[in-house]
Amino acid sequence: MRPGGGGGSGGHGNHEGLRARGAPGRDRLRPRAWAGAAGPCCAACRGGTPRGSPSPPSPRGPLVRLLCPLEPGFVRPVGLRVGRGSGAHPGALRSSGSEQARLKGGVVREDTEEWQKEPSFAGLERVGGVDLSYIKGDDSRACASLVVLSYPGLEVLYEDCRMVAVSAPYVAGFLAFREVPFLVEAVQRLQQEEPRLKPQVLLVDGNGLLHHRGFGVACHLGVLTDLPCIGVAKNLLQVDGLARDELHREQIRSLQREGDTFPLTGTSGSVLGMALRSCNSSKPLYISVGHRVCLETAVRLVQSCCRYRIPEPIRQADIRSREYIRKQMCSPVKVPSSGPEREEKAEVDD
DNA sequence: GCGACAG
DNA sequence: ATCTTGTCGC
Ligand SMILES: [Mg+2]
Repeated sequence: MRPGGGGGSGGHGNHEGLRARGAPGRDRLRPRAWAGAAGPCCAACRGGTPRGSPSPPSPRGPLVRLLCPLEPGFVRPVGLRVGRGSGAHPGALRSSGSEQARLKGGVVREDTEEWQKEPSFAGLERVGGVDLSYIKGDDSRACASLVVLSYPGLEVLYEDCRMVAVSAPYVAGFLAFREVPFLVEAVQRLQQEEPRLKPQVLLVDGNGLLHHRGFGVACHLGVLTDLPCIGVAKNLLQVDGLARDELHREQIRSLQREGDTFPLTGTSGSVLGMALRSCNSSKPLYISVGHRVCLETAVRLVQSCCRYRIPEPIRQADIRSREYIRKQMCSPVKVPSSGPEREEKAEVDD
């Protein structure tokens, strides 16, 4: 049992209501579950107090650690389901948002590589793609995948699929806290095992600057690895006035030919990303800067990586991670045996 | 009750 | 993200 509602559609509602805004009439969007609670529920909810700090010990210390899915080391209690719009605490999200704001300073929005200036990307030989696939009834396990494709041939040169223990729930605006740790690990493994195959740019399944705080998973991964990164989203994240409204649908209809684009301009007037008609799909991609690639280069590169709607590096990472899970579920359960076996069951009877 | 909902 | 077969269309 969890404070703030029994899972499902209750929970904390729209977590992006946490953003600091003075707009009148927005206050009712603020999550209420903990707003009037007697006190903070955990370190994160105290506003990011470092763990182990000499703050007065909470009588609920050990327990509340279990209740903060965005806390490092969080382990979801068995059977606790986290669905849309639930699963994280305002305080945990607040500190995660602070971390995004802090790391955002490291983002480079311009081209930094020579090949990026070339008309046909001469000098570009390897493009990476990353993705995670999940198991339906399992909130803790996922398969993280990193692939590297040749360019311009788009043949798979490298594949790394690995089962991982997911610890953070999915909350829109905080995707990186769920996925990025495993993507960084995959990049580090590649660096270690096959340094020659390290990609010159990484296509990331999700947004970059097109984000509530201008720091989506593509920026996050880019800053943590210092690899050039591009955000590629399949759906529009409605931020800064952008909406999936009739105007937007009309703009989509205006994309007549493959390669056509229109800018995604926020209320501030800045271009946060670009909608791109890839191949012959009527459903566009949403491209944004991750790190060390300008938006124009990002769009051009994604377009040149598309055999189908989804650019091939991401598509291969997606296909292969899902296939990895499928195969694993069909294969017999293996338990690494170590030393003499002991009774595992019926211990409670002793 | 309504809005938002990257993956 | 995932649950899911066939079906209609190019
Ligand atoms: Mg994905």
